[in-house]
Amino acid sequence: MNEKYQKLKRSGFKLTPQRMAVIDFLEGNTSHPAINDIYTALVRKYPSLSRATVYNTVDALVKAGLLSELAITKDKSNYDPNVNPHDHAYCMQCGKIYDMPGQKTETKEQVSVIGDFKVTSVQRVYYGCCSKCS
Amino acid sequence: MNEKYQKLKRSGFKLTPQRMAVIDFLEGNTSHPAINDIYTALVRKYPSLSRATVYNTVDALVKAGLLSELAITKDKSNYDPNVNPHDHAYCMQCGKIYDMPGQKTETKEQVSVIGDFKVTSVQRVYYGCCSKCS
DNA sequence: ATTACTGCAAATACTTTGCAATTGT
DNA sequence: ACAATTGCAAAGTATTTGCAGTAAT
Repeated sequence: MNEKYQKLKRSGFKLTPQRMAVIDFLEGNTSHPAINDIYTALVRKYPSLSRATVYNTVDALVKAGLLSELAITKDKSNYDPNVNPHDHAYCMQCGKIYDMPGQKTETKEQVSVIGDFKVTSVQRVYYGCCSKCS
Repeated sequence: MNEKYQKLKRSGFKLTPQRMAVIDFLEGNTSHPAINDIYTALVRKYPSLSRATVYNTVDALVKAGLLSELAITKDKSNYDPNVNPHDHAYCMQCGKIYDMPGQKTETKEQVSVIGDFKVTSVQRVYYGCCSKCS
């Protein structure tokens, strides 16, 4: 069985068809979809799917460490199934979010404590304009 | 006259009492207020102030380079009158946003182009728990 | 059998918009 | 005088919540 399914179960969540569908949709997906993107992509195949379930599922996946939540724009959250530390670039023209190689000095372990602040994750975003839009 | 007032005018915006009040409120403010924080702080003194005006003003200040917008949480934007490059730490317990000294290697100029992406600003956020909450 | 999850609808929160009256230049 | 801004109310969008029915363990 899919190892991500397993991990979700091991984290204490039930494995439902909706959750499997979301996991499958996100697998290898580098488009950094928002809730609505996930919903519209899956509702054709699962017509009864509701947005609330997508919110619930995404929440579970984040808690299980299978997904990271990105706060990049003011209007909505985006999600990244690649939970390895890396940076993002946001094109203010077209709205696309690109993956960027993180700097070697930026691994979680190395910044786990700054002063008296305990760091659990780091997010770096470059705001600007991508090559297609320049 | 206040140099920030001047800069706002030079950027082509009109100098209204509401805008001056917002500029004054933000001066030296390190609490990273959201729109509603600004609104509730000023509406006592200016009872006719509306939230739409605060949105409008904040927009003008960002465009004039007097304020930077922070996308840190999913629910709202926060604003920082310190436009010099620096990082932020967000306490997931109490919700406070702390200023962190930026790394020397992170100035705008040095990252102005990455690959074929033209960078106009960078934002780095540490998510975790502050000392008061630990 | 128990407990968590789904889907729906309503509610909440943030932000944007349209417009008439007002104000800065 | 002109053009931008204000304040209000309504609309738009993202997200959360309550709950009855359903499904996973």
